[in-house]
Amino acid sequence: MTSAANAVSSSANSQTPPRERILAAASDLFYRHGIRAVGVEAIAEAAGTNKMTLYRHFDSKDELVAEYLRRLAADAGHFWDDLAAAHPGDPRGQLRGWLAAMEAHVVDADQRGCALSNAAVELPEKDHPARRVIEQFKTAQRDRLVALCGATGIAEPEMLADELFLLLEGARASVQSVGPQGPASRLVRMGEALIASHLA
Amino acid sequence: MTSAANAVSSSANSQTPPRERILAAASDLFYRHGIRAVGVEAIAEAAGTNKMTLYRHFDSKDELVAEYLRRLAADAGHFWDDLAAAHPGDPRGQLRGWLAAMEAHVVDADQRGCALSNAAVELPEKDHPARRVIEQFKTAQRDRLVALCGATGIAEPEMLADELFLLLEGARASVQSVGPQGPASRLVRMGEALIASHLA
DNA sequence: TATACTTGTTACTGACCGGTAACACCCCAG
DNA sequence: CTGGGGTGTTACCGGTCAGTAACAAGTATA
Repeated sequence: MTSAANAVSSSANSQTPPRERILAAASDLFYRHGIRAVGVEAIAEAAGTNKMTLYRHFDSKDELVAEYLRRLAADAGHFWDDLAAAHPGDPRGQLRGWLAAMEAHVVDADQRGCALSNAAVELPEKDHPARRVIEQFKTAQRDRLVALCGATGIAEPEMLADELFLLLEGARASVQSVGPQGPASRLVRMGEALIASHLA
Repeated sequence: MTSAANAVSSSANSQTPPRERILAAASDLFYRHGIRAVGVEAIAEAAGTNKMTLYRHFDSKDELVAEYLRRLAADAGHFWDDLAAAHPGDPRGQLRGWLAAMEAHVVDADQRGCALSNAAVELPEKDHPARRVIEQFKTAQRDRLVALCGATGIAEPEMLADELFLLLEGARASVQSVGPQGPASRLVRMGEALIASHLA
């Protein structure tokens, strides 16, 4: 079995349009190996297509990277919607649900931290199209946390939100050096303690 | 003025032995632009020497990267020594001094997070010589924090240490996306609140 | 002065990178 | 049947990458 055939069978050459297959392949490869470590040729092959088709759908590799991150940001947005729907009118329930979901996600075996944060490390150039996406995403995440903490009625919502924000950012970073059994696995306990101390 | 001449004047072609100049140039370039974004030729030029001399001192680029990180780890070790010397027999003073120093360092304008963590993002290959350095360093940092928290006599030293550890990791990561004015700038306040809640 | 070690210089290898040109093909709409 | 849009294929471009060979030149020690 050739590697191309392997890619086709695993990554679906089915009825999915090429653009989606390319984005799916890029997401997987970028996240696992890093953005700079993955060439467009490898992405096209994993998507069961070729470089020409890739460049018919994306102006450049940098634009493909930006779109890859935009999709992840959109997914995160949907997660917040689901969270609100799961705990309607219950901000504390939403906050605790968020914490639990974050710990479960971060500790997952094949997680390598936050793709957006990792991209920020790999792409320090100020004018890279990915940077806007990263900065807007992280700012939006913090804003949502602030709003949620505010809705719980505690005294210093921004303080708690920033503590939780940094805790999560740290957990995601730390799994790449001390592993998922480290401090990241205590995210819920830490967050609950933090919330409790702000309620008191 | 050629770029080589510029490199010589800025990065010192003086009496410093080539190996040290290469490491200094590599540290600067790796940190600012990322490891994969910097070629050995550029490092040699910035060090005021050439590729051959670089390869006479380092077996490969990967080994140069590992040594770059080893130096930073050693620097951090010295910082802990200095901290103990500045607050002899005063673990709480050491802890608060550590916090203040970390915030000042993280918020610095030309900081781009922790070089070791960034390297972990850029080099996910399990057998890369840098990975051992990264994992040992981060584990050692956490151990030191646990020991320090333990010396303060609080009830749950590991819990506090892990909270502070994640807070710092998060602060370092966050400056690359939301900037140094973001949550990272409240590191001391957050840490002090955390310590206070553990003392109570 | 002779020897040994370190450094500089130039040129090179083979591989890979992002990106493009040209052309054949297929399939669906008219 | 015809035409056009999306796709596949191959080959190519210029550039950069990590790493090496061969040789000249410097410097310190004996």
